[in-house]
Amino acid sequence: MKLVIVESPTKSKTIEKILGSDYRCLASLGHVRDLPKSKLGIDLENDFEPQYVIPTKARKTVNQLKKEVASADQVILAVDEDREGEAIAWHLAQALNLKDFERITFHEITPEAIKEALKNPRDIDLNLVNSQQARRILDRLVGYQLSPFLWKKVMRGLSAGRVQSVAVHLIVEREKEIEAFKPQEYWTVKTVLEKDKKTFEATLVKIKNKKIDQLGLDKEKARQAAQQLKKSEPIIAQLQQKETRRHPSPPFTTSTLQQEAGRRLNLSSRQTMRLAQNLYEKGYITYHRTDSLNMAESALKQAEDYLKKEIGPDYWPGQPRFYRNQDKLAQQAHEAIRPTDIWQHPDRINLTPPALNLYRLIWQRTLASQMSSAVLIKTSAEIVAGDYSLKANGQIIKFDGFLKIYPSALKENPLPDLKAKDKLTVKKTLAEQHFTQPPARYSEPALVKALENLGIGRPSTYAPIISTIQERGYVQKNPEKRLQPTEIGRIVDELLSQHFPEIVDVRFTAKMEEELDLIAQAKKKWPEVIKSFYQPFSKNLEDKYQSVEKKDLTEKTDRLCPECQSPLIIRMGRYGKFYGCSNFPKCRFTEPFKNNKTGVHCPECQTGEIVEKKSRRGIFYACNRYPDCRFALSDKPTGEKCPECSALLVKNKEGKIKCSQKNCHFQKD
DNA sequence: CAGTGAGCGAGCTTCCGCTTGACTT
Repeated sequence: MKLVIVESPTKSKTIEKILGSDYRCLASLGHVRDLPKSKLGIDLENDFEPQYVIPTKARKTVNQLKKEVASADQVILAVDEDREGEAIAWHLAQALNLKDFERITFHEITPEAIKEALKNPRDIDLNLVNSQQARRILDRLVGYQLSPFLWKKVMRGLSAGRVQSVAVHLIVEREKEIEAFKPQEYWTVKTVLEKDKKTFEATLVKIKNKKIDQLGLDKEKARQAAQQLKKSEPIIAQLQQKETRRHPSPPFTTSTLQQEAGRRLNLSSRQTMRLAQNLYEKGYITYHRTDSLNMAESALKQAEDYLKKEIGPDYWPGQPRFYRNQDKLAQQAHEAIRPTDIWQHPDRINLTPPALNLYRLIWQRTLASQMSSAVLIKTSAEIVAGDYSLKANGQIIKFDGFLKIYPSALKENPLPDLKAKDKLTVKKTLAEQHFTQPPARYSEPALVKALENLGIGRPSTYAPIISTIQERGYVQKNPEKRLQPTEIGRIVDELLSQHFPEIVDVRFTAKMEEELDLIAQAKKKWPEVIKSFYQPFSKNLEDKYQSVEKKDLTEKTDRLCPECQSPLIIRMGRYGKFYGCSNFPKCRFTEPFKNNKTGVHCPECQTGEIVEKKSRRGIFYACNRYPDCRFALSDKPTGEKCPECSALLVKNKEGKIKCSQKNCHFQKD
């Protein structure tokens, strides 16, 4: 009997079936040894020697594996072929006390791939293991030394780390951009034109041969243009027709699956992963934590057959499509996420609706990735009316290709049959006011995408990272499910940015990866890499313990304690802010803090924020720096600024948006 | 859903990445 060890129990069952009765296949369930949870576990005096323990959760697995090893003729470590997988193999060898064993790897779970792998055993790659140890130790040093600093200087229970602190930083920076954003007004002029009783839209692009974005089309000019166009007799000056192709997207990775499931199915990263885990365990899809775009040859062949038989031969491009990661950091231990059997049509399987929807998305995306490109015919017409030039764009789908399977926002928008010199009638003109929009806050999947592009985090950690930064109270989801920093998130980010800039630097991980590569190639020794980071870091940390003052998280208020008449203050507690008596502990009065923030900066003092307040006469809005700043409004500010006088816009009781400046009469619905 | 805090100073909080049950309600 030979014992094969892999990471995932689902995988182990499949492999056992493939290998037959001479083999037994068991799972390690991930890492079996780690640094201790309750202390640093790194000998700083002795070349960062790590102290590894078997966590209680892994104890049971290790004991069972030990038993099986004792009765096996041979042990084969078949864990993933990447940095973490190699380390798991090494830890297994250590924890199970293996003297004699084989190390093999494969990228797809097919009889051929596994049998081929069994013929080519090798040794554990200790350089790769060392690069993993360096990664692990560096993360531990940062996390376990910076977090206590935050406990001392800000609040208990906080945390910092190579990945989470950058994630929070991205969200804080985005919020600052939004706050600093000044909307720019711009105008457009649209017309509805008619030809042979068919109407289409055209937009004003030039006046007297000058492009309107260079011209700075303002309200006056836009209205004037609209009026003149109404009475004009436009003529087609030029027509252009172009055939373009739209190619399908590659099959799913963890990151793109989370993005699309978020967009189309409105799922959070965690929900997507939970459903995917379910589909994986039931055998419907391949492994769901992956950054690979590769598909097994057998899967490519299946897609080809399916397309030829079920969809039509034109929908298969004549050869398989191969996709490559642009990302060098991708570790490619698995395949892309795909159905294990493309003939398993989503309409014919029995799953809960959310799991089915996710399966359908994966099925469609996988099949589409092997389909022909869509062919579009794009038409653009240049239309002249006196001094004015208009443009109309249309497109029709000549061949739908992959769009037949994969839903897309792409729409047909045909223009009527037009010829040069055709005369057109103007049915309608419209001058419209617009404002440039601030950048959007991150949704969960958008943050995952940003992190992935920066090479920060791994498929197995994207969803947990998002949970962590919310659990720590750094970030919250607003009603639109967008991530917004909390006050504590901003305070911690500010502190780290100021005193530990490299930790929140988006390039830190990329630099670390370069060093880890050198270790993996045996060009550098891991303790030296750690040392060159840790020496300046720990010196800086020591200095900052001395020089940085503890943050004062309390805020003054203008309210008095109803029990003892001392001033009330706002404090930051485990569950967020609350009102407490400044006479604590003599007076123990508390009151929950109603979230009365508007998120709008005070225009008067620039540093305060407008908050909702209650008075005897009702609710009003005022600067939170009262009594230092006495700015107040009776209506709720929207956060936008008046395009005419740049004072704050407010929403009055009738729901109208108005300017807060009394002598400015700007208004909109 | 209520409760959260200060300080005395015990014992605790915390990282990232690999993987699923085994707990309770």
